[in-house]
Amino acid sequence: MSNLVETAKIQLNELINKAISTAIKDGKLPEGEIPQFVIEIPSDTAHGDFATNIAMVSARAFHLAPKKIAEIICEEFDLSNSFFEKTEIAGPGFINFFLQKNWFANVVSDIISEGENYGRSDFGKGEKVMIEFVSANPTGPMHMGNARGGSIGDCLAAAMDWAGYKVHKEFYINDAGNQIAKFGNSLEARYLQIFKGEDVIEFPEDGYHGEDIKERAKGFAEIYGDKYVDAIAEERQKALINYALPLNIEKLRTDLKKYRIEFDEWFAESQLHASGAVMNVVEVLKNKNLAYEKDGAIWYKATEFGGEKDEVLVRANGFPTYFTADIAYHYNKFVVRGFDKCIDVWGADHHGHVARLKGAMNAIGLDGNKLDIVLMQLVNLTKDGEVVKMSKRTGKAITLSDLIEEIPIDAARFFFNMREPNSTLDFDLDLAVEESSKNPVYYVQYAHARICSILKNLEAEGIETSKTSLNNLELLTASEEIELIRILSRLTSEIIMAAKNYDPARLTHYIVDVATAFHSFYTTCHVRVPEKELMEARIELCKATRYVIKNVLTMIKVDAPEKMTNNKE
RNA sequence: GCGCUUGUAGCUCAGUUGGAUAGAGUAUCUGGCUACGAACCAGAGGGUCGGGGGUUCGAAUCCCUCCAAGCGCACCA
Repeated sequence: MSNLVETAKIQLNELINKAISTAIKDGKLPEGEIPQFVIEIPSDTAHGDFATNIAMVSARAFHLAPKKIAEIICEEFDLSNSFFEKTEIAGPGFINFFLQKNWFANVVSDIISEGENYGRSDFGKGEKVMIEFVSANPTGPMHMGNARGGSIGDCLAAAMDWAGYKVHKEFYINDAGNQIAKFGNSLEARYLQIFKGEDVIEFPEDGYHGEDIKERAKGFAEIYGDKYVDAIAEERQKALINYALPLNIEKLRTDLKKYRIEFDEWFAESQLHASGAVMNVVEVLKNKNLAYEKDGAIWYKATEFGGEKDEVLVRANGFPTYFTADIAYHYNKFVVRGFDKCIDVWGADHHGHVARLKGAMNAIGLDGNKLDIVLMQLVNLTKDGEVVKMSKRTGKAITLSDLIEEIPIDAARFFFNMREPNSTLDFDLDLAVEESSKNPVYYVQYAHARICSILKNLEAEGIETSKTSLNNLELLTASEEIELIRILSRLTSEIIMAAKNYDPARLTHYIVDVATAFHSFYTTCHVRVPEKELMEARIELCKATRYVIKNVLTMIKVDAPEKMTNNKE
């Protein structure tokens, strides 16, 4: 697993520290702690391949002007046997470092040798991480928030997997509590309406009004007929739920699978109630004197753990709240199943719940800091520049299945992962179906297809592109070649950043950058050139680029085609 | 009212966690296919980083304040 960017930074860190200690020993710098400094990649390559601010941040400690410190440090550098060929002092006191050609050659040969594993690292050190996402309400179809959450959660899971975490993807099935009762009431009303008429049986105002409920009631009636019409309400509802819920969950599963998401586990809330885990939370809090009774309900002293007000654990009717079940669920994640870290992907409308849940985890003796919540803002679908609220076909809110019927799955997965989770997303339906340069999905896929096409053409001429030599890579010196390699070198770091910051949208940004650099290289540098050595070097660069594109697209589960099907005339 | 989040080019968004002259795409305009895919490339214009203070060598980034938008503040989830 190679990460030459990181290796170069480590090398620089050593060089700098060594140079300073030598300077101190020689009396050129006064004794003192070496302050925290950063090594970064300048935005403008004219400022070198790497730069450090050491001279600026240490000005105070050394009582010297930054430029003077930079001069002293630079005099002490020993660049032999390093990746670097020169340094310079610039601006207010930056020290800029310039890489040797062989570093770039090494990047390409490393990518070729790691192939479809290039980008993987052991950054996460095998830490057990659970990512819980989508967790759509099983009482109905999935909406755009679920679609976004699906893409973000799935891509984050891939990034963390590649970054060396042991990732477990989970869907939490909310198959208990109030919304299931409401589901039962709604099904019951639709079922009775079939036999008694819609004017006789009133539909509950707060029920689920969707067509899907009617369909389930109809399906139930086809099997059981009027058998439950005169049954007692509780039994009728139970039978309806037992029929409809598994079907709904199965529908979630198949819809998500179409969307290329498969979970390691589907965890049912009901099992936490059945096992007594939920009520156990109440007991634990009572024993810690953190729960009390009032108005027939049991309350948790949330104010003692940063809450603004106390929270109900068990309602006066004896049913525990969602909150209590959620505490039990996270206890299960950390203690029963032993995850080191848990990440929940939630809609931003649940943000008020974050501090509450973390506080409650602390209250029962867990560490709320080990739970990270990724909040994502809502999605605006737009068409012709207007926000689309409803589906034209159904007249209801657009569901995930509506969406993936209308636009390619590649586009859906890509678009939903283009923005940092915590910013609202405008999803342009016109753009998603457009097969043109404006559509970033095609732009990236086109780069991949182009590479495949070049290599195929060379093969047709009898050039075995799988057997070309890696010995000529230092011939890659054109600015477009260097720029492309520089970007390719970043992959491992990009994945680590995506994993560390819970920001998988970095991957889509990155891969667009790669495609841009490749197209630019392609236009300027012809691969099929008379000089055999140069041609071989460029073939290797193409292959390396292809791996990078392929690997990222594989992570985000977007197809990397060998040719674009041309739907234009 | 209190809390969380957001505010960067006409539009959609980046900005390497405090660095050098704030960048892409799109839209507008101008160039480039008788050699590997023009679904591409190159160039131009376009900015009070919401406003105002502060912190320091240095701020889109950190602090305060104001403005605007979204979302929360249930014995719903």
